Amino acid sequence: MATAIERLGRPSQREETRRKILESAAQVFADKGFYRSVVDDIVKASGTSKGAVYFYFDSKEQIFMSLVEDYAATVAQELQVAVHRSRGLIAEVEATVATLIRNFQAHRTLAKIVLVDWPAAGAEFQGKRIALKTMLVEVLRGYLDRAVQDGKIPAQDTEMAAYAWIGAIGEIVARWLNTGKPNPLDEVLAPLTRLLLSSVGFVASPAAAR
Amino acid sequence: MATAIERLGRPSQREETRRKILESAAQVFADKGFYRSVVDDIVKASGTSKGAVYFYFDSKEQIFMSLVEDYAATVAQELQVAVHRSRGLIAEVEATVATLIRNFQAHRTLAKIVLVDWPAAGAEFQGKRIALKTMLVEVLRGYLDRAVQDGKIPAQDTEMAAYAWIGAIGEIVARWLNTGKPNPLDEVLAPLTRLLLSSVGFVASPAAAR
DNA sequence: GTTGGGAGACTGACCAGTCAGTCTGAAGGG
DNA sequence: CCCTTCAGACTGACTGGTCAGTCTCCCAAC
Repeated sequence: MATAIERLGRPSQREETRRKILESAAQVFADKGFYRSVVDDIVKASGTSKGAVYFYFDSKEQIFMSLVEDYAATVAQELQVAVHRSRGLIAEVEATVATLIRNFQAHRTLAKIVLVDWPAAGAEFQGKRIALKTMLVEVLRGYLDRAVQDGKIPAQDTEMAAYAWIGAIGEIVARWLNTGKPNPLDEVLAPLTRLLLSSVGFVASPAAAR
Repeated sequence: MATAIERLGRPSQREETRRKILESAAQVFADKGFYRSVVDDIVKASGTSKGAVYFYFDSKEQIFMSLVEDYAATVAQELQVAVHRSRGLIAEVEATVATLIRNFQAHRTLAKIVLVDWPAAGAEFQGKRIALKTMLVEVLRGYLDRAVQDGKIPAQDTEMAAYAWIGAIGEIVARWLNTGKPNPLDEVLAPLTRLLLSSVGFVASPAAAR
């Protein structure tokens, strides 16, 4: 019985070290960017060793990709849930913006890595990032195309609008990363959602407001 | 006479080499990003030598900053001209967006460097970039504040709107950098301007349309 | 001769990754 | 129970390739 529990303890020790390395790497990468970060910084921050780092990860690149891929998967999943729970353009857009903003707010280091460092990393890093953005464009575009069909907004280049929306959200988060304002970040939810909806010609009617 | 011409040739020879280095550096940095670019790549691309590069520039950082600062100064100047020539929210926003979009279109490598690589470069590179963005925020915000006062758009957080606009423009350009679409980039001028104006609640009246 | 522009070999700090060795816990045998 | 063996988690000194910057030399013009 006690022996069985101790056996279970061993894998979690392993997971603990790996987790420590990843968390430390997130801090180091967010602080210095990928290329200016050295593995020895991660070693120091994690309180482990060079060998331990390379026991769990094949390379510095793999550490980085583990971080961003995990985060991208989390965001994608939460977005999926948000989409399923929302009906109508307002609710859908609110849910999407809220998911993104709250995620960034909760993970400041990852927000920095994903928004600033990831795009500037080499071409071999870009596949997953482009996939995440493409997924987001498709989600937003889906909302907009349906709203056009329902006559809720005028016909337009919904793809361009989706990209513009993503850019707007990203820049608001980048401002927060640089200045700490607004505090908390999710104060921008209502005005930003309003601005995005307005940008595509959506007019909130009195009936819709209720 | 011939000797005098040759004398004049010497300074331009010097400018020619420096120009070649800068142009080559722009290509290399845009292709690989700052940190993955090596000075020897710039040497090869410019057809000069290591010695020549360090004759004109103190460091790799200085090459980079020369590029981005020159570009920022150009953009700032063109924006100033555009501002002076425009009256009224529509014209002002059109002029600003057109200046930015056309500048990026004309300098694809610099667009990549400025939008993607510069933000991810180290903290010591960020002063001028933040200044350029701040200047742009002030310009846009100025338009919006005036439009609020004139009752043309509803009262709102004009600073947030300005950042959202900058993000939207940036993402549209980033899409173009990644996909080549739209071709040419300035096809987005009219729809993007419309989207931005709409986002702040500006409704083009029939009288304003004339 | 002097000066300026430039070439390219060289230097030494840096750093991703390697690997011989250590430590710890578990299992098995006496 | 104690001892031995083994596997796996981990350590940290080391390696060698990289690369920003330096330095010496060359050449041409005056």
